[in-house]
Amino acid sequence: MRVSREQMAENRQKILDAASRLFRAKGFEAVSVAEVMKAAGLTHGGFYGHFRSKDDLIACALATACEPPPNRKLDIDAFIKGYLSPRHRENVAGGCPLAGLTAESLRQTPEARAAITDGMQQQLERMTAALQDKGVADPRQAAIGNLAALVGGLMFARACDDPQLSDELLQQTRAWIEQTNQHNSSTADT
Amino acid sequence: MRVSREQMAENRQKILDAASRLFRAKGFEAVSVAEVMKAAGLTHGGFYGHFRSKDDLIACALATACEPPPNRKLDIDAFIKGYLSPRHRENVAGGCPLAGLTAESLRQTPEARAAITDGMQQQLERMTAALQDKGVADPRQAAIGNLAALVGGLMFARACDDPQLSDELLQQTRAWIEQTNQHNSSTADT
DNA sequence: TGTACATCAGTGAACGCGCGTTCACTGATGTAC
DNA sequence: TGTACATCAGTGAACGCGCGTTCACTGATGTAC
Repeated sequence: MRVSREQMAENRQKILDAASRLFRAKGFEAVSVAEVMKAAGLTHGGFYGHFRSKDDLIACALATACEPPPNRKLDIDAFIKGYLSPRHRENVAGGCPLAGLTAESLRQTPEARAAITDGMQQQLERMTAALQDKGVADPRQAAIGNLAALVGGLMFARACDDPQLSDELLQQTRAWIEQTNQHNSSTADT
Repeated sequence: MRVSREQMAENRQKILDAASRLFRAKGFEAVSVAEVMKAAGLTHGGFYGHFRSKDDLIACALATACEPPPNRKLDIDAFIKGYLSPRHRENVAGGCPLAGLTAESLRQTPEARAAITDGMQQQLERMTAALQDKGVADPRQAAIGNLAALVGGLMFARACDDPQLSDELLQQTRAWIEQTNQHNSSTADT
């Protein structure tokens, strides 16, 4: 049963959204094409009308997931606080794709690696601008350090099976990053 | 053909070592039991004489990989330098298991999560002691921050498909961590 | 605007394949005498 | 120490299953008149 052009475009987006969430929650390999299609409200046979292969879907879903939400300015302090929060730790499926999928992406197709690299670059640019506005010296270096620590800290807090240690990891990573940013800020040491 | 007890123990260790390397290189799901056994110089049928299941192997291999190499003191500066080096970036199979496997571990069995949590704790203790010796204030917090940034930075450098950006990520993450440790060190600001 | 037909998005059965796991068998090891 | 036999680590064929992918079919959509 053929559907309208708009409906087809909408279905494609549904597939991408479902894939993006499922991949973040379970990893690329643990999610089947049929599972994605079911989550999108379709049957598995229609998949190849939208994508060339599962690898193609992975690359497209990564690009979708890495799209910046709106284009408004980033508040770096609020971002850090939210990033290293229990809420973000619990919300794997809807959380930062860099935290959930970067490690797996390095074994994917060149297209997937290009998508994650692009997402990384965009995130770094946004953070660099935000840190520069805050008066942090060498904002590019600070953005790289901040992002590395954020992603590492969140990943550890998620993997950890001890809730107390997990909370400590979130809090201490956050405190350490914030303190470092203050040290490097021109208006802080007065 | 039965083998001696010592030979059997040796074979078990060979399986664990092969699994540890293959898992780090390709991830848990992309490695088959037969592949591990072949890498260990055995056939796949004998696997279940050593382990209850693939999940059991994953947990045991994680514990093996997380064992600290020797028990000598950690030189934090040399550790950071080596960790964020092109050599370590290239050596995924033989590199830090925390960097390669933490993200995937959160979807594994409770036993696997316990193993990675234990490896994390041990690494944090070693780094805390080393940072304390260096005179860093709040060494526990510094260890958590250092480890998060190290793992995040290495992961990004590995996933990145642009060699120039990858090098920058290694260098800037390293410079950022070292600078932070200096700021927090009692003997540095003179 | 209304009709007739070609197009094609989605359906669901079917495919080949590799996976984790099982099992009957083999033959060297370990033990009892 | 030497012999006879039970044990059991490792072998390789076989299993059931779920995966990615294909394909003949369906029926609503889009278009030509």
